[in-house]
Amino acid sequence: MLSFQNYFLQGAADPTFLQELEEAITLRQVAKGQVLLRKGDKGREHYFVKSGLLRSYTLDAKGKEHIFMFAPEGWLIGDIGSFLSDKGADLYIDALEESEIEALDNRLFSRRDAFHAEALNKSSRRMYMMQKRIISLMSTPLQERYLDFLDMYPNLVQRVPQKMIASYLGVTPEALSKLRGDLTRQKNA
Amino acid sequence: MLSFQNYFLQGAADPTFLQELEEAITLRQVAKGQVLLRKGDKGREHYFVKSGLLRSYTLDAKGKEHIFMFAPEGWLIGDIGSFLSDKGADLYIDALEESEIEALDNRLFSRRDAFHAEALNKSSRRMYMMQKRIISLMSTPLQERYLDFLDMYPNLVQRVPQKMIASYLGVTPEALSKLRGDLTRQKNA
DNA sequence: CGTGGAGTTGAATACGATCAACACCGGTGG
DNA sequence: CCACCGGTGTTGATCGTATTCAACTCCACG
Repeated sequence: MLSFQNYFLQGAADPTFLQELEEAITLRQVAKGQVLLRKGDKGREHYFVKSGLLRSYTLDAKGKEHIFMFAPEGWLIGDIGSFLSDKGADLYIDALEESEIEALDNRLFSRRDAFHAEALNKSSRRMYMMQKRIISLMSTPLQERYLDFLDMYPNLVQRVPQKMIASYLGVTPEALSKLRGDLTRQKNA
Repeated sequence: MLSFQNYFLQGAADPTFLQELEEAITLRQVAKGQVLLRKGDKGREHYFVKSGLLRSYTLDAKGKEHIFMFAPEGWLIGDIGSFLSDKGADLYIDALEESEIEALDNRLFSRRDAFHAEALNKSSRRMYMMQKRIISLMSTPLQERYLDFLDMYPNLVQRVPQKMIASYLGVTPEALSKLRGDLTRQKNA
């Protein structure tokens, strides 16, 4: 049984459906640091993380990383541009830890009606998260963004270098370090 | 013929399909300033703009507006939270100009398989735009964001008060005003 | 006419970026 | 086992950009 099936299907499904799903999925073991998608690539895959940790990120004009999202166990990650845009992917995707993933061929969705409903459902949820992220970036001061991050990704602080969290929050490592200093100082005052 | 059908359907469709679509849509005339959705509302609708101009926005802790998106003619606007989140809508939606819209009941999508494919398609495109917006907010300096805005929403500069564009870009009206001053000064130098 | 909202400009301020120095490990190789 | 090293995080000084606050102009609209 593929983990993605659990994630994707809400109820029971007929055998041919399951089989088709299974055929669109390939299991993969990725080493720490391994790159799954590069900017400009035209991919057809989404990645479901069974164990480990992936991330997606961009490089700006100055070559600085900006982390788009983290994907720990049970999360789905991919770059929409990689199959929607002529220019290919906007993001890089790589592994922060050794991970076991299920690579999911997107063409599945265009082939089979039965997938559309649930795909749409999941797609809406992702969109909702993005909406919240945009709002947050525009209207929330750094400190709250950091606290929200801690809620949203519990225990990821332990697993991810701090500078990457800074990158996700849209600030420099120094800024986050100073914020954390302030926070502990506030607590002990 | 409803405009939304053109937008939504790629090819021909059978008559019952069209009829069902038509039943899920109600035409509405909205006055300038009219509010269609408030934070916390549990809506079931998306709005397709036939003419005029809508926008969605949040209010932050200090009561400041942050515009999430503009929707001129031919655009679709809605708040995903309004039907996905327990807390209801995250955004307000109102009309910046007198507008003619088609309100689309979301339940349509859950009822009828035939809609899923195209809904998924459109949903992906919206998601893609959001992805780009997030990247842009994190990694692009104000000046470029403004120029990108001009590309993305041609002629909207004429129709929208400048302070709202500032709000969309995530800065104060003063900051945008100064940037524009710099830009014209650059041109004439 | 006037009145208020929109935009511009300037001065002071705040916040994060940048640059640089340093402490703290967690390996690696001698 | 230890010395060394590179990467990570902290801290401080300085700089730059956007914010805030305030004053002023300009219209659009009553």
